[in-house]
Amino acid sequence: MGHQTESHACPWDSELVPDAGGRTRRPEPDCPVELALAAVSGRWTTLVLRELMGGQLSFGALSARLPDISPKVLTERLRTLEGRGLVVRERLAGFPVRTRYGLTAAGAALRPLLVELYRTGVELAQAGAAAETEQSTGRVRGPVA
Amino acid sequence: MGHQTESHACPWDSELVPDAGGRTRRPEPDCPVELALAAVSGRWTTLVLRELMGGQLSFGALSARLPDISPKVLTERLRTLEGRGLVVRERLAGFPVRTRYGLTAAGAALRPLLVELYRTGVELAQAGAAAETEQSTGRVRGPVA
DNA sequence: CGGAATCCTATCGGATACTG
DNA sequence: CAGTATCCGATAGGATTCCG
Repeated sequence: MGHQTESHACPWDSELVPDAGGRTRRPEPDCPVELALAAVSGRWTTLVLRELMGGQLSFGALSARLPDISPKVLTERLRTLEGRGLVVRERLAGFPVRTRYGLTAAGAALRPLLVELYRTGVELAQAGAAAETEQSTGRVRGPVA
Repeated sequence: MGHQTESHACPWDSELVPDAGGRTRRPEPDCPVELALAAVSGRWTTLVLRELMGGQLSFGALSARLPDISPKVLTERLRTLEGRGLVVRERLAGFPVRTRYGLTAAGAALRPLLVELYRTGVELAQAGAAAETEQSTGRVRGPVA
């Protein structure tokens, strides 16, 4: 295990809170963590992002890949992502109407976060399984820090 | 810029979706991404985790560091985190009652995710600022993928 | 000190049906 | 095809008050 700052004498952890933007005592919308979290939060959001990571898709193609999302919610997600500058909508003239959704540079920048989310999730699942084993073995779980 | 898989011919991106756990068409609670997201989502959650990253804290100490969180919500967050095996509560006998909250190994494992969230947030803010500049310059924003 | 209990509102997300 | 419109139940989260 790595070292750990035991006392709270030094006010901030420079890795966890690199600059003033993270030294907030409340959930400020412009705090970087909140900003990134807002980008990926909401039901279906990460799945929509995952699909778009592979390239542009039409509304129908997205519906087909995520069959259980209702058109209303899909539209909602896409509009939100568009509003945050993560997705662009391109309307192609003609009939029937064609639309293509794609990631902006900012949207594509979410990829490492999605990868890290996945990695962390796997780690949590392993930790959870390990904790259950400990419990059945009679061992005690204590705090780490 | 790095390379990008242009066509959707190959079904899954092996970096984004390393194994079967990520090949879900719906928001499954046991998908790694959902698991990690659930751990840090919810208002105040990341702030509580940040505070606990420095070491154990009492209920009152947490309240003092996050003055605008109501006792109800703080309790709620701590109970949820405890239920997920990320936080442990230690009750110390005596009067008045003392309690100490600390991270479990699983809870401490969230640190890289928080760092990545921060990093991504900064990147998004920069991208957003850049996009506004482009717009005022008259340039067009197009999809990247 | 460390919460629990209650109340209240806003928003979210699902179902369904309809339209240009 | 690509959405919009409406309705609705379930939480989330804040304020306030009280308890052991």
